[in-house]
Amino acid sequence: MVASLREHHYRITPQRLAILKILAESKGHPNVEAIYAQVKPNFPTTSLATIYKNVAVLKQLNEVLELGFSDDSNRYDGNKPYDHPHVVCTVCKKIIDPDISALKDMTEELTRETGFTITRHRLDFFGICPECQGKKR
Amino acid sequence: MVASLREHHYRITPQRLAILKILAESKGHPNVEAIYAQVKPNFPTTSLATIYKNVAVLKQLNEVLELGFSDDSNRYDGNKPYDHPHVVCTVCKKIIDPDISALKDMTEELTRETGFTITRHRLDFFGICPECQGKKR
DNA sequence: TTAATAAAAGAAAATTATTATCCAGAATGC
DNA sequence: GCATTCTGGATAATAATTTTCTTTTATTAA
Repeated sequence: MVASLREHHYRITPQRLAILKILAESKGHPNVEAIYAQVKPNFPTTSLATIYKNVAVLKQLNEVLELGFSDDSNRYDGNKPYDHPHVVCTVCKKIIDPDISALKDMTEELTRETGFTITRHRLDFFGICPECQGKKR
Repeated sequence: MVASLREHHYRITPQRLAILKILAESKGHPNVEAIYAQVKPNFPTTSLATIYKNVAVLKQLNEVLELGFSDDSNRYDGNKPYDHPHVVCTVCKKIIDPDISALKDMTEELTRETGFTITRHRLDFFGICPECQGKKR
């Protein structure tokens, strides 16, 4: 990520480094608030706008994947910054990355059928994770 | 839709009927603004809030499918009010319904692998439709 | 090492889709 | 037809995100 930033003449600021590190290391698909909460202890003057702006930069460089949800805040993935399926727990909001193939085949089939030039996709499954199933009953 | 409304003791008002009709007949996945624009000529005093409230009712009764986009307004489908894939043109915002199977298999596989109880899914492909490809070049 | 400059941080205001509030008017059941 | 309760309509509120503007700071060249 640092290399990509340098290459595109973005400055390496301490705040930027901190945000980048959180995104690169976290497995939990954090949202902006969660990143903010982790940056705050080390950089108390940081504002939410800074997080938003930096996440936007990384997204534009294809270093993070943005998962937008219309009824909730966006989540970010710095580990696999490319389109891939997700499984979302509607109770605890946990998001995991399942293994699924067969997606490439679908895209090719679609191109043939619809004439669209397909550039991206989004596949989310929603349900209740094992932990939350246990709590309820 | 009318039957479902009656059954759940919702009143059949003229505005509700108009909204319902637009949703049932349209193939274009309209958003609230588009529905509003179509209702307005017949009911000039209608407010956007009315559209929102009625669409929410129909959604809750599973009579329309809501397609939320984090960077745009929600779109609604009254023809196939159940989860199914979509292909979205990122230029003209057109949305079409492609034929895809293999989704059921995926869900079953996921349940086995992750322990999640999968209740819903969302599969969107993004790209450029044939018409918009033509215009650009 | 320092000076110049261009970008980033930070604070606050703005934006936008959607939801909530509140009251007047209308649909339904008796 | 009448009372009750729901709905429509106008407006205010909400919340995530973006924008604006000023100050601070990272970078580059001398």
